[in-house]
Amino acid sequence: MGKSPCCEKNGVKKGPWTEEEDKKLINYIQKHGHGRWRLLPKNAGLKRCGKSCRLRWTNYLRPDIKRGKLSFEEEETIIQLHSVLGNKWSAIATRLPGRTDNEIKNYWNTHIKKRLLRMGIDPVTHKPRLDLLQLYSVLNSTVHNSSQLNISSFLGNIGPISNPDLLNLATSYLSCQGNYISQDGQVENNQFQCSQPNELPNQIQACPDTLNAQFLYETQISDANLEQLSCNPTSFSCQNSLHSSWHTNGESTPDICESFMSNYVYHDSNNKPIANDISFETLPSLSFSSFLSTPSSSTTPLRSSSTTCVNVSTEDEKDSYCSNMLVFGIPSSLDPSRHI
DNA sequence: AACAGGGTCAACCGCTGTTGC
DNA sequence: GGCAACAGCGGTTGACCCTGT
Repeated sequence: MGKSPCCEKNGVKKGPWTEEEDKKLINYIQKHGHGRWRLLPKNAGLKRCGKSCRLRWTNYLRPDIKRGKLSFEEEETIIQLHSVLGNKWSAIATRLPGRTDNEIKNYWNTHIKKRLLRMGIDPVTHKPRLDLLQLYSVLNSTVHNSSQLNISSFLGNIGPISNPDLLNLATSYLSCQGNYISQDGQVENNQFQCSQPNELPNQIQACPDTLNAQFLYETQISDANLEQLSCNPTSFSCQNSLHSSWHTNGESTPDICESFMSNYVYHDSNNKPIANDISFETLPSLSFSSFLSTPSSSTTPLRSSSTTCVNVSTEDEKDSYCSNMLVFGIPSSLDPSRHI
């Protein structure tokens, strides 16, 4: 492995390519083929480094480049492959003919990543943002178990918060629930009225503007169970997976989970609840993206058994559809995208 | 109309992997 | 095995565009 010598700084043009440069590059490659990129610019009469020429060709000028917005099938493929491969953009690109790694990377960073975050899903792990849920759980139980609390002590319940966003979320959440943090760090004016410790506050349940976490993503369900699934995504629940996850960690299930678990039980086609045999650990992957975006026209989804009868066509519709699938009652004040 | 802020994406940078001598 | 050239990858940058004020 040798160090790649830097392109000569003198006389090498940078920045956007002109039409004339494109023509020169295309003509040269049509005549001589590509490869030997270092020699190419000199031979083609271009004042560019070989690297720049290669990039321009592979990302823009190649005749098999597909232009235009990515389709839902492509987006689904990207999400699924990313959950397996991570940021291996070139590997992902090989599964999407006509799309470049650069294009996929850009699309991920500007569209998909943000959508996942909005939905409460960690775009790195493809799993629910447990930090948010845990924070919410502690906030929830702390707030309605005491009329006055110390902000630092309750934050201590969930360990050190290294992420300042979480601190902001906690503060915002408290203020949105009618509490405020006084100058001496006390949370005051608790307005929650909860009759049951495990009951979500009415304010939250009734709140129409909630962050809709999508726990189906990377939730793992056996093929046998998949076959039992009806095509109604709203009948799906993650309760068993989440229970399993928390119990595996030796923790009790947070209040919020108990609450939404009781609300979102998965039902089979006969409207019977599915048995408690779903877990994160033992079952193959089921991607939410299949529920999210696979249109009926899709012919070759990666996991055809997990596709559904949903056909949406715009960004908003995608969000809206996901939002309507599962509402976990996380208040908008905990929506990370609002605080970044 | 002018400006600010945010989003998008082509292009660049620095690094690693591969190959050939 | 060591070295150099080359190819490729992933992260980052910055110009451009759009929208809101």
